[in-house]
Amino acid sequence: MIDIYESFENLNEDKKQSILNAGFRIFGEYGYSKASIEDIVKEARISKGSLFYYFGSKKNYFLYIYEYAANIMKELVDSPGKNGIPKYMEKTDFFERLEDIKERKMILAFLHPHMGGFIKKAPFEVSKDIFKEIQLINQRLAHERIADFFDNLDVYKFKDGVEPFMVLQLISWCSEGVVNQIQIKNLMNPESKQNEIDYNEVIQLYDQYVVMIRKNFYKEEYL
Amino acid sequence: MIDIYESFENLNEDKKQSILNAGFRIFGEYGYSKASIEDIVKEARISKGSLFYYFGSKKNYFLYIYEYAANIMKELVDSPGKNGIPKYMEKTDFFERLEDIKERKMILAFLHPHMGGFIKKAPFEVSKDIFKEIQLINQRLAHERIADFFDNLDVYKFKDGVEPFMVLQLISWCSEGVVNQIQIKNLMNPESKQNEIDYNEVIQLYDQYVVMIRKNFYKEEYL
DNA sequence: TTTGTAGTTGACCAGTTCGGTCAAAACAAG
DNA sequence: CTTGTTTTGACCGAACTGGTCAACTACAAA
Repeated sequence: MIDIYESFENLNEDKKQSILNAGFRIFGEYGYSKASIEDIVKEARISKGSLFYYFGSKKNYFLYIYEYAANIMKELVDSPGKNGIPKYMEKTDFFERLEDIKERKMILAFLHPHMGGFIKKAPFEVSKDIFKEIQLINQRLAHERIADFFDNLDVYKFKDGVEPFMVLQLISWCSEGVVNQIQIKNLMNPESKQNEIDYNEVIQLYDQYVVMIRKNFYKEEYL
Repeated sequence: MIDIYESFENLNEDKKQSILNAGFRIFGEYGYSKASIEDIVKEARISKGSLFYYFGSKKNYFLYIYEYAANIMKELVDSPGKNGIPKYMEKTDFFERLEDIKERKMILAFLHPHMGGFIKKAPFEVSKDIFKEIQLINQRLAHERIADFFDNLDVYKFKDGVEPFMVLQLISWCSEGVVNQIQIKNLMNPESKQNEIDYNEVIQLYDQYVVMIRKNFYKEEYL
């Protein structure tokens, strides 16, 4: 990321975030080719000229926000703890580590609500040559993260026959599901704010599921 | 659904399914306005002229496949048993009912792999006036289905403190997650068939999760 | 063989939308 | 004021849009 884009990077933070999030949302919803600059600048509340002034082309803009997103994801994985060790590694309990990740994920979801969807859809959109490798990198990162998560973990606390990896998977699907559910509920309610998500509501519901899972998958002596 | 569309309905089954599925996939992926007829007829492997010969307009085509999908969903809910009673109601055990629904869902997913995504996205796409009510109907149907599912069910078999509705929700998210996971795995594998899903693989993985959930959420005497 | 009919095609149409440009306006700081 | 930096939206040619239609195929009836 060279400083070709300094005109963009010198913008104030609110505007930058708005421009990034607009890209995440529109590209994430329609994909690269079907997402129009018009849609994006309307969402970001800037003029078309400005976007081309900052990035030069649609492709550059896409690559820029993709790289931005990838960096954020990497930071989330590396989770820069105080002493070089990822912060959540200090805990050895499954659900305590989970809490730590939850917190970081929530902050991210608050800053960039549509980044997840964008990252998911992006690799399948532009010329395969470039993105096949990026996709592989992402996959590798995900695997490493999972491996890290289980490193030095108190797996013995789970009941016999309960596979900790499956539990992590289940909870991950659960968190996605909870967000979706709240989102749909909001869309049904006409007086709710357009795309805002009440994360307190999300966390509250999510926690209910985690509690239920913990209570039944952990050995009684560790509850 | 009047017989204005008899030219379409007289087509052989394969062709009809192909045309329906193309609509489900393309509308489901891009939404009504961003999905082009060109995309759809290419996916369905028919000519543009034919599609307009069958349906007259893009809007008619969309409404037709939406109504088709809604009817299928309704049938899935009503689940026409032999004697008027939905077939799965014969069983009073949570997981036995689930098995019954799983089977029916798998058949549906095999016939119309992208119908779910289409149904989810459709109501937010065209003019709100028409679709707000449709959406409400869908919501009501879903609620009824859930109410039916819990009607005369052996809820006592669950451990104390386990909320059966949450378990159903969890399993539902789980099945979505499993399908996604297999799909991504296939996309990574370059030699796999483009959009085909190996449902045996899906079921096998899904069953693992259900077994784990059943084993830990049911009282021991009912295992 | 000829004729009639239903089904299918893709080149073509006019209108819109696309990514991208640019002259002018707005702004900032002397 | 001057000078330099941002920001704007009308505008451009090209691409794409939903929709049309004359020509064509397939096949059955006569």
